[in-house]
Amino acid sequence: MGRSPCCCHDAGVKKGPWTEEEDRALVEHIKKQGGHVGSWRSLPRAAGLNRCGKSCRLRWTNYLRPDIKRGNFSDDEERLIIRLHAALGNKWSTIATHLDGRTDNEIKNYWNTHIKKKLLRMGIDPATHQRLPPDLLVDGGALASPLLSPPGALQPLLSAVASLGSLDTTLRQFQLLQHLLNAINSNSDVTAGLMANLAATNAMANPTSNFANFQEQMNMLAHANYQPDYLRDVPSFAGQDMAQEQNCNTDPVLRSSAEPIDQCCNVAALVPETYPQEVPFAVDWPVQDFADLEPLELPNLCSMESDLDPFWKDILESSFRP
DNA sequence: AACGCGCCCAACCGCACATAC
DNA sequence: TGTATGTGCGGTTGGGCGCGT
Repeated sequence: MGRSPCCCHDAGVKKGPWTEEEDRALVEHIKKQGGHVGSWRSLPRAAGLNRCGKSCRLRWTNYLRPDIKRGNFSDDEERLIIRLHAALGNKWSTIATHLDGRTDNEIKNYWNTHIKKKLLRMGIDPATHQRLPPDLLVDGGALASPLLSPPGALQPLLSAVASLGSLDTTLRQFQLLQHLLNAINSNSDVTAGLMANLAATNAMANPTSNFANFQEQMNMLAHANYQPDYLRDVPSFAGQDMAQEQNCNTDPVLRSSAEPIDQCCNVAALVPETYPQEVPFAVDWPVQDFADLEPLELPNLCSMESDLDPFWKDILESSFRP
């Protein structure tokens, strides 16, 4: 089934930004048809427009349609987009069906220009919604923005901390962490992404935290690629739920239903505010008494998040809740 | 005031799928 | 059943704009 030639390639067909006159002609024509377009290919001639039908359709669906909501995205919309994206991936048109008045193009643009950057700054890979591993944060790879790249001096320390699970003495683990945190203190350009990966250690400074809690925090560091809390019960398109997603896409019954995605991935359930906090931890730590150790002076990492708005602060904080 | 730079978003491109014949 | 046509969709582009120097 080959691709059909498009009228957009015809010589003389106008491209580029739409003028007010063109907008008016398109809207008037569709109004005359009672809101029914019929054939987009034949529309330009009927409406007196020197435009490709495809261009008219795009202009109408993304800009001129009367039910389009303009303006900034709300926190709720942002939150919903993130969760839907975690479940569906780049299915912008499907995501758009769950946000009243928002177009797929608008959501896609908003994702690429705002949300993606915020997630990266938080140390979360926007493509997979998994925490970025330290080596990706460090080596300046494709996923690591300049903001996420700590100074070179930190690289061996980050690697060492990432492998804490294999070390055999708790004291060495503490020492490594202390070196790392000291290094962070001496480098003002260490960024939010790094902060995100290290914020778990902040819990150790809390006098009320017990050893089990510390053990969990250390495991978080050793398994930096764990899933953020805000996605804990979101079926992931990138992980083990891929099979479910594929079943959804290939199941003719689900595909033809009015709300196939809701039925398959339970998107409606993505909205609730609270999520299960169960996190499996794989590493067994030796139980020791820490009374003899010098107290650590830990930076108050949370204070560095004070610039975040409440929604993002909530996501960041919940990501490290054991 | 002029210039350069980076960001944002409307619009375009081209592939895939659906449908008609 | 095969082909032509129409539409949907995700990725990409580039012009406009704001901001810093």
